[in-house]
Amino acid sequence: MSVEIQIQSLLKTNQLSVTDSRSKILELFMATSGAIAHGDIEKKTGEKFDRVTVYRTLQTFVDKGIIHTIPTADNTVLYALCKDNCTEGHHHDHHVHFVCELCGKTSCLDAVVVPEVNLPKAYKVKQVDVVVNGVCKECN
Amino acid sequence: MSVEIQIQSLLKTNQLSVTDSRSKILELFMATSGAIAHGDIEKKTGEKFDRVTVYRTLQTFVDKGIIHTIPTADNTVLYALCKDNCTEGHHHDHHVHFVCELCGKTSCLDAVVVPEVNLPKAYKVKQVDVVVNGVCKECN
DNA sequence: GTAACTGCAAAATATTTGCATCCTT
DNA sequence: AAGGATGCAAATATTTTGCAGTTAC
Repeated sequence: MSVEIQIQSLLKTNQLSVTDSRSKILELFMATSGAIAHGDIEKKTGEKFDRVTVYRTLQTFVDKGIIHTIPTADNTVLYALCKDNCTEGHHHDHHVHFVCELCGKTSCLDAVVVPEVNLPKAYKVKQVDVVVNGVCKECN
Repeated sequence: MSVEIQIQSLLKTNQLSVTDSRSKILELFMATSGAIAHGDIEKKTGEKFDRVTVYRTLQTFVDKGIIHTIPTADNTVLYALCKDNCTEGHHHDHHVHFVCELCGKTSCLDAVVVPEVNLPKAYKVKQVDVVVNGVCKECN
């Protein structure tokens, strides 16, 4: 299945019409291993989408559970594709994100198992994000 | 030791002059169990510090390792006191933060042990943040 | 054809910088 | 007294909102 078809069906599955900006932005996510900042999108797509369109597209994708935001220690806004199990309004990812303090890149470490967090029973856990800061394998 | 003296010595230890805004903001942190957003400071201190002063004070505290930022999924900026082991430029906290999706409060779960994250050896880990989303014990 | 999406303009919000004044040491 | 901290003004940057024109279905 070609990437274009993949993108189209992903959009249709989420009851979203297939538009140029959505397709291109989604394509960027699928071509990128790590996380994407809002600012990256205008640069890396080559396309010149309106800043507002980018904001709205990202918000739509988050709402639909296609992408999720990544909490970062330096409080920049990052987005990444959801792997699976995400439904509208509920993300069930248990992510490990690694932020390299040298190259600044954030990557999802899919191979790393997120350890169980043992909270008191009174808490209901919906999502666990683990953010690791340090030096990545490229910079080490 | 009174709180005032504690605050003063903490500031002096970090080579910071003891000023009204720093004392009051630090006092707020020490009186608050959870995390504090920038906006909370103008409200909760009762004092009216200039917004710029608050920005600069928070940044100074972060630089000195007195407080640290908390990554949040909704990309608001939160700050909390560092427990210990923080030195200038390097935070060694292994935090568990809990964000309640009902009341919106973020709290540090000091009692919860941060599990070990097993990364490939090529990575150097400096800090691990665990952010748990869900419903807290008060709202459950 | 209709509902939804986009782009532009502008408003609202958040953050940073320069500089004169005031406060801490 | 000297250096640093504050507050004000203003410059930037970021995000949101309204609306008219355009596009997907």
